[in-house]
Amino acid sequence: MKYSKLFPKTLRQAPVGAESINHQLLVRAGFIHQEMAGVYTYLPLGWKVLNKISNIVREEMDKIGGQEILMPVLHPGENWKKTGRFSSFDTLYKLKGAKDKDLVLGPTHEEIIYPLLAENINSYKDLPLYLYQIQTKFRDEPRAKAGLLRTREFMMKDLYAFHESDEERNEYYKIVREAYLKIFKKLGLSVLVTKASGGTFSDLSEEFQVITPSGEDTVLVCNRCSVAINKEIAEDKKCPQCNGNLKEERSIEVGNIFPLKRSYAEVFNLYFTDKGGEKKIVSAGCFGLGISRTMGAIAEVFHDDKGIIWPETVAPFQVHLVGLDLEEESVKGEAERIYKLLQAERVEVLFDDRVEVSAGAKFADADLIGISYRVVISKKTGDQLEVKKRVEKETKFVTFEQFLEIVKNPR
RNA sequence: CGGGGUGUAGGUCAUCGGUAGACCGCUGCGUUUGGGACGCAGAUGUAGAGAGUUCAAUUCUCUCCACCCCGACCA
Repeated sequence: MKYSKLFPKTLRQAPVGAESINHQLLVRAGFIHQEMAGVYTYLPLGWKVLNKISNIVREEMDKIGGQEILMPVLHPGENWKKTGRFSSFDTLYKLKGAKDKDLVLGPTHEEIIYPLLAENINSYKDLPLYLYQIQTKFRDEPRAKAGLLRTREFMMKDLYAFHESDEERNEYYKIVREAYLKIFKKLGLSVLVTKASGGTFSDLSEEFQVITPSGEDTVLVCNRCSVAINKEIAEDKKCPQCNGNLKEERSIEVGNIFPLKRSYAEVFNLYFTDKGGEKKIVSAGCFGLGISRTMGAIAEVFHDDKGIIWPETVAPFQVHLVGLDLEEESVKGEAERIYKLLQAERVEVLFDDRVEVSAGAKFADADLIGISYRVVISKKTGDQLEVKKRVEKETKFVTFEQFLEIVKNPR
């Protein structure tokens, strides 16, 4: 991609109202655009990052047997009346269709997936079954805030797992838990697994929290062992496991996993026939992961005063190629040549090909956008590449081949 | 939903009863080019919306709307 064609341009100042770091940086760097409170457009750079996060999640979901589907955003209100959530789900968006039909914009998909399963699951041979989707969810939050951290329309991965028994469900819960830890590790985020707030669910209900001062959750972390608890459910200031002192930390909840209540299966008649010919109720678990919120969390955690510092796994491009002195034909030719060579090697490269823009402005944009590797071609670089990692201060000069090695084997 | 704040050019902000200006960005020309260069010349506005007060309202008053922050809320 040539920078001169990239939509839109970066902004020198954050728009008024953008207070949180992720909001400011993502808007300035041209990743997102706010349309109204809690609703954003994902611009080319932002959409790339979102897809990279999605793909990492997808890969791990597939590894643990997940089958990807896409359920509708628009739900029949009737299903929500059956579970009682048409009136009890506070942040539900409701609308009317033709003939005054009640409709719902999906904030979660139990009301869709249970009827779907009930129609297709009959035997123990059909179980277990793991279905997931990555989709836009809607929740009419009383107060949207903090950029991508709390929005009314957001991208989420939700996995629904269906089992013959609670025991089997609990075993799979551990498997998904591990998959989540792998995902966040790949995303470069260190997460704490905390006992969830809410209390509606069993002990297995847990949240994945990213510790950062700008977080809106508060968790209590033990200074001696690994225990972490959401503050909303903590009774005292001592660790329940080792009696160590608990320290308060602010955090962002990026994932939440829990067993689903039996009542959904009862309402939608989700039963199966077991080996002995007996009719039994299906046991299920739900596993959520906020894709767009995770993007915001990454910007909150990984940035400096100049801009975002994307982990290599989710950066919109692998390489930011900066051409200087491009009014000199030989330099321009060399920059173009490197650009094409990188593309031929399937390296994702953003090429700043602007001729009339000063070096300082190009560097400032590169820092703001936050792509992991910056490669400069100028009249000074000769037949080598000047490489700088976004996280490091010093630059080094390497051959094209050496650079390929570095980029293709990220650590 | 309670409390507070802000709405003026595409973006950030000045102006404050007498009909609007700077910087960034944009267009053109010229000079520049290793950390957000400079000169000259241009284009761009229903001052959030409505009502009121006034000879006169962007400016004062009221209502509404939008956005942000704190809180409440967050299957």
